Amino acid sequence: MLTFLTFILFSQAMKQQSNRGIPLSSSLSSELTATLRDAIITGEIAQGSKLSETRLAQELNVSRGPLREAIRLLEGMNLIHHRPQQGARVVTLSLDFILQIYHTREALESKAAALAAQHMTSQEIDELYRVFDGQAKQVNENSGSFVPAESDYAFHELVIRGSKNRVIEHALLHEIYHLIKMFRYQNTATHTSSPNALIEHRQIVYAIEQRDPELAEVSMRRHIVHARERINRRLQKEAVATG
Amino acid sequence: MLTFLTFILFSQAMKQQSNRGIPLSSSLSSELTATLRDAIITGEIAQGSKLSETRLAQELNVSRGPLREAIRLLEGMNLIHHRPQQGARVVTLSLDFILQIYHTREALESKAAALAAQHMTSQEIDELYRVFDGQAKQVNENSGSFVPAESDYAFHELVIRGSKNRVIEHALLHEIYHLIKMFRYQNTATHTSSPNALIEHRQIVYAIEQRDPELAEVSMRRHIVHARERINRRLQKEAVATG
DNA sequence: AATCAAATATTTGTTGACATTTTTAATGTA
DNA sequence: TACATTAAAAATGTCAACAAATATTTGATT
Repeated sequence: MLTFLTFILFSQAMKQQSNRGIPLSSSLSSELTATLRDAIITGEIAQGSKLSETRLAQELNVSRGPLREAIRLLEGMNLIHHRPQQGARVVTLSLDFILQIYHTREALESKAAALAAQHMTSQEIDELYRVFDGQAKQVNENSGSFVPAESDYAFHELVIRGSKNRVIEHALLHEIYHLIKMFRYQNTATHTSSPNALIEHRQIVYAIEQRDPELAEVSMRRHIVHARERINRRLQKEAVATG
Repeated sequence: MLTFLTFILFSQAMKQQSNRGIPLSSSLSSELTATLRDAIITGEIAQGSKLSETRLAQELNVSRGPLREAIRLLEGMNLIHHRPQQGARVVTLSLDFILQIYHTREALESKAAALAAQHMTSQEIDELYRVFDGQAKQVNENSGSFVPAESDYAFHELVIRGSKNRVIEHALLHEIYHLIKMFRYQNTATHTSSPNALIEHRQIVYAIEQRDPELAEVSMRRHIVHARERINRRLQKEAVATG
């Protein structure tokens, strides 16, 4: 609850700022959406817990109108489920659900990589190289050889945006990645990347740089399939250890 | 505007019914979502037009609260775009956008077919066969050899649901297919299916029945790629004829 | 003590009013 | 006539109160 307060305070600070004459860049409901989204991703609002409108509105110092709109938007992001007359609940990330998410990601992002190989500008490819080089450097410095989460997201986001397909972009960044971040954030077992991630990233960059859609597609597919298999192994082991 | 009234009246009728003691199966905002969704798909609310909250609320005899919630939900369905302080507009289906939609569909639905080959029950496969047989019969009776739109959607929906992957299901049925229906409904050039659609459907059914994920995937991919190429040809021809 | 019914409390759904911003119209000037 | 400024109108954003449904508690009865 302590950390949740930081979100509240942050949200309030934003509100203050926008009231001080600076033009309102986003509405209250989109601020609420971002606040709740992050609170859900970090687990401050627990999986499966109910989002009480009255309580939340009180805690966040807003009326229920914008809050309800934010809940509808979060519904579209797959972060919450909502049933008429029964309220909204945060989704529960079962192993089965996570595997479904990774299957979807595999389909969409391998296609995104193929399109990126066709449509990325050379400047964008340079940028992708920079991010990759940063990852290589970080891996060499730390003996751990893990790609940091933030840098990993930046890499994948560049490829996704490089597809220049805003439908795929929307589906991945707006509906899949929030769930993936939520999962990785809340599961210590998946905090770090696979040791092979760097090599796989190199293959993806290479394929895109070569303007080879087929190679980019299979490289990305393999990368995501490996991630899925790794999660499956880890969580089944975890389930055995726990149960 | 006349047909739009039918939607309004229908919506009102539903409201009446739910007020007469029968338990409310869905909230007003979800009714509004369905009403507006259909009005957008049929083009009664034109592409690119603005959804004025005050005007719509008046016409539909509801307050703006639920209407705004419906708009947020439609936003998640890719049917409208919304900008703070500027209101909501219906999306515009440019050729480029349609091609992006079909690329996304290709990625998702080919994967769905692969999963369907693994996860559909034999009862569900029987059902798929029945729908396919119906299509074959209709094609034989009419010399036109076109698969009717409704039957076509039923076929694809069975495969999608057969994947048992609710993330893919949600992405396709909740965000892609509304746009495809909207496009096909509003473009006379794409009202009818390809003459090859029946043969391609047969290959898909066969692959699923054989429990062959790879074959199901490539069959579905080819089916959708053909559809995309056909649209591209037709609309580019149309653009030349119009311009 | 357990179970059912009724009453209470809480929660979600909906509405209408108010505040602020954007758009439109009008007016005046170059 | 064209353009800029300003005033009016309309639209979006937000809030607080009301209505209806769900959940909870209380109390009576077996």
